[in-house]
Amino acid sequence: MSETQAPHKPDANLRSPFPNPDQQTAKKVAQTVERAAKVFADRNLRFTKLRQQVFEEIAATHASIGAYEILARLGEKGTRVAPISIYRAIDALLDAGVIHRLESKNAFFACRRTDHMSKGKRPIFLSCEKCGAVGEVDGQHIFDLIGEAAKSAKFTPRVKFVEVQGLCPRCAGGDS
Amino acid sequence: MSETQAPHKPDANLRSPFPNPDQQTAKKVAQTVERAAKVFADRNLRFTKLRQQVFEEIAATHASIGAYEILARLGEKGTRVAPISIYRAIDALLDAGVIHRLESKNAFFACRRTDHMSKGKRPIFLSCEKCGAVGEVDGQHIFDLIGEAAKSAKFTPRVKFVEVQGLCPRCAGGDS
DNA sequence: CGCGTTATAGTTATAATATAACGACCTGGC
DNA sequence: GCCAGGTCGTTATATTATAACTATAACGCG
Ligand SMILES: [Zn+2]
Ligand SMILES: [Zn+2]
Ligand SMILES: [Zn+2]
Ligand SMILES: [Zn+2]
Repeated sequence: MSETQAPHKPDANLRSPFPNPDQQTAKKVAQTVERAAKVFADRNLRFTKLRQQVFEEIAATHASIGAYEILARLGEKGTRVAPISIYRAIDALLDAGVIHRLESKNAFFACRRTDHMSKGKRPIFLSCEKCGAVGEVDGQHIFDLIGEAAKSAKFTPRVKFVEVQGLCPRCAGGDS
Repeated sequence: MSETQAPHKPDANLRSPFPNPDQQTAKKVAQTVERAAKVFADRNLRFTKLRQQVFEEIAATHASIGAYEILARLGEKGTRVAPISIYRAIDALLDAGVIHRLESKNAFFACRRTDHMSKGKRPIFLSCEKCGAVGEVDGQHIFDLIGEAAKSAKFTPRVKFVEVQGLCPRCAGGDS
């Protein structure tokens, strides 16, 4: 199933939005954390210990994760914080663009793309109903169309959501 | 059918998705309730008293409304029910397609179109951040595009959400 | 009609998600 | 030092949603 991959290090944005979870090693998470830290640094924001811990929990899975699930996992590791602290960290991570919120599930997931944090390539979210994995694919043309539809209704759009629930390639493949 | 009526009564689907609230009279609500009752009858479902009461509260505003707000308004009118009863009624109304759920606000609003309850003209939702009004405009081509984008990611879509937050014509126009 | 079956609703309790309010602390600049 | 702004702790509460069980209403059928 793999697209013809470059021999060494393919652009993260060109890889499948639903990579094999085997690739989800601790090393991968550490790399993702480093990218997030750089985003915070570039924007003169503080990537505090709590924010990093919360981000690590979110980035440790390809599935979306709820605030209280993050709370529980941090608790198991000895970091006991109040819900409000989790939400404050989540807000900072959302503002920085390193995580996204899945409105239809009240849950969060780590952004694994680099092409829509600065440029204008807005992604749509694909959420698997079976394994919870969330993928992002470019949807700029879709958002453009939505903007036109809104305009035709004399509506001034500010925030647009496109979320799809269904089955990811592995879960749809029958080989579970 | 029966669209061949008085020349001063345009098809509901052709009117603006954001009508003037002056039009939102009790009579209008009653008409909407009758349409909903017909949908239930046509599908051999029961439009029970509770479901009708809940629907009336939802239909009484062009804004989206939360389950507990419905609960409170019914309570003021002497109908005291438990939250679960509201949610059960909402589920039935959603299944029948006479209301929609706004995922990004955890709220509900009455469907005022007739062209996507039976046919394949799926709407996108436009939610005003100032007055709460929600409008629907056809977005079939948008959903088609979303389907293609999902397919290109080898994702099997089942449910698609498209929601836009912004300003409705009246709130954006400054003339309130 | 009486009966079984199913859908609906009542009742109680609780789960899950999210925010308000206030004070402590830390950090950088003056 | 002292202020200003941002972060976090602490406590309490608001908001949204469902579980589990009981009771009743509706309907088809013999
Ligand atoms: Zn992203
Ligand atoms: Zn899956
Ligand atoms: Zn509708
Ligand atoms: Zn408005």
